[in-house]
Amino acid sequence: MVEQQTADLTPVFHALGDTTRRGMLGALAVGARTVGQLAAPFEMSLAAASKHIKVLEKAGLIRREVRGRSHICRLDPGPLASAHEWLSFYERFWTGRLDALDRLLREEAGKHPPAPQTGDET
Amino acid sequence: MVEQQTADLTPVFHALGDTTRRGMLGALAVGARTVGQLAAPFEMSLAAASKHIKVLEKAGLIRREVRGRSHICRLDPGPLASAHEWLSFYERFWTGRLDALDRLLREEAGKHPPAPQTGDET
DNA sequence: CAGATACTCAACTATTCGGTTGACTATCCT
DNA sequence: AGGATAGTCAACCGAATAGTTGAGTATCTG
Repeated sequence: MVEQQTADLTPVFHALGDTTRRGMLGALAVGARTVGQLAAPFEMSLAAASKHIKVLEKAGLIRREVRGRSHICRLDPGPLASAHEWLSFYERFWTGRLDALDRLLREEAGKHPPAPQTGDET
Repeated sequence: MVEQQTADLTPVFHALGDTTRRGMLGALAVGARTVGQLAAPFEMSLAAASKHIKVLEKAGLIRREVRGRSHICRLDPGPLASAHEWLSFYERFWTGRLDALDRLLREEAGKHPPAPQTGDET
């Protein structure tokens, strides 16, 4: 099983909520990249790209190895795994498999105001 | 895997990058909820919660049915599925299973998964 | 050494975000 | 009709984003 440290998902999802940063992750999926290489495809200053990289780094999505004057960035998939796992909870809602228990829970809690069982909506 | 509506992932991930909104999704996973019910657990004004709900709605994560004076919100898992699928591309990086095919992909460069459109290099 | 290269950092700007409050609309209930 | 209930909307505020430019710090190279 994937036993990742439960990363704080807020900075992770926040980092993912930007096309530039997702593009950078896509590049890093191919292999390690320097800051300059990561920045190259984007029409913005190096400083701006550097900020994006820092956002990814603080979210734990990349690791940086300073080698001489070059900063080599590598993908750290841990937080991605956490995010993926968080989303997996909702998987049953888009797969057809809403089994009886799920259906019961959903309709029970949603429809009838005075839930008879333990179902206290909070 | 079937056809997925190509949701714009930026608003989706952005919506997920907030604990309040993730909490609301958690409540909606149990069943449909009115705006007031969604807002109740959080210590903020109803208007603030209403804004969060609107963010979720614009990201396509919830649907709203106005019934009388109550707005009933339901989970729409489509964008969650898209986000999950996007993350799945990186699954091989945390499963530790970098087999020959992966290696080929990585060194052959070329294609990023379902996100970056901003060119690539190397 | 001088100069190019690879970055970061600080300051500044404009926009967005998350929250507030007050006013308003619409619906439900006597 | 009148009042409580459910929720939105607009204006406002402070903090965070996303970008810029200019300067500074190492590091490599000739």
